Amino acid sequence: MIVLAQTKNPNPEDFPSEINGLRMTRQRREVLATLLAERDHPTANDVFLRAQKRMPTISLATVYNCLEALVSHNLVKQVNFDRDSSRYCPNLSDHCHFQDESSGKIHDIGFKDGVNLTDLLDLPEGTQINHLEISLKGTFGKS
Amino acid sequence: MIVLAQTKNPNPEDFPSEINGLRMTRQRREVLATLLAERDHPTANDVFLRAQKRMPTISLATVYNCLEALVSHNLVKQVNFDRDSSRYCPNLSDHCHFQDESSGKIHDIGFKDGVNLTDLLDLPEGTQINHLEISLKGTFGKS
DNA sequence: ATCAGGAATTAGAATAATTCCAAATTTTCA
DNA sequence: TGAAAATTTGGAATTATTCTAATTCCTGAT
Ligand SMILES: [Mn+2]
Ligand SMILES: [Mn+2]
Ligand SMILES: [Zn+2]
Ligand SMILES: [Zn+2]
Repeated sequence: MIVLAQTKNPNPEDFPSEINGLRMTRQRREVLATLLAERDHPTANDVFLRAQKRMPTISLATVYNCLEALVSHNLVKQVNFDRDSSRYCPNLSDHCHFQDESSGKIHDIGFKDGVNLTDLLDLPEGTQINHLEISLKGTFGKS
Repeated sequence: MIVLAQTKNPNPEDFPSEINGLRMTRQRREVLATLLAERDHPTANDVFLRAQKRMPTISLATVYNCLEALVSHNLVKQVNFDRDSSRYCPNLSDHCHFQDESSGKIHDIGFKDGVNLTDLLDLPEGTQINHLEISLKGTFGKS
């Protein structure tokens, strides 16, 4: 998990054989490497097309299987905007997503430090948050 | 818009003939009244089944059309949790959604006063937010 | 009231992302 | 080395939503 986010274009073969309790098969490595290589929040089909270049025999069903395995073992985040196809993000730091409506591009947005969301929400005592997703759309500033 | 959120079970016929620039047809009134009557964030199909009781000829396509019209004229909010079917919410105040994983119920969550989300996010200068959705899942506290 | 044009509704077909299935392949490890 | 388990695969199935084209309804002149 640490080793992964480190380098920009990691070689799939360099991944350990198990991460977060998930056996890293050849296909799972390839899918993960694809996500780490270009962090533009691709859809499952985008991942399939990219992974196919290095592994021509991989199937779309397998890409879906791998993504689901990676997400459920917290190696990748699933990103949703309304009812569009899910997108996938290997950035494991706490962040949310902003889609620029003119370019369509999705940006990772971090939180200003010192604040945590639950301070803002009017949640009853004893509420436990297991999952949280914040999606924004609009016009992205410079940078 | 003001008149709507007021009463709990408004009579569809009492809605003005146009709200927020949207002509209120018989079906649109019925769909809106259905949402106002039971604020449990029903799916389009739920709305269809409920509306059918008072208007047996309404079609599912029309329910989808009406919901889309109401949402785009800001009379109703569309609520998404991951890839589940969209749900619909007539609460126009600023809030987000929490799904209790044991009951499946969705709760409206307001913000503590004095805070606005954009203070927390690391957004570049000049960013304009047009749409924002916050969805949480977990175990809801008492009440 | 009548009529024409536009808007909305409707039933059913089409779409498309995702999931399911059952067979083939690969991996594990006793 | 040889099951048994896990994974991959291609194709079929699912299903929420959108599309289409025909019908019905409204509206606002005349
Ligand atoms: Mn939304
Ligand atoms: Mn999510
Ligand atoms: Zn991200
Ligand atoms: Zn709500």
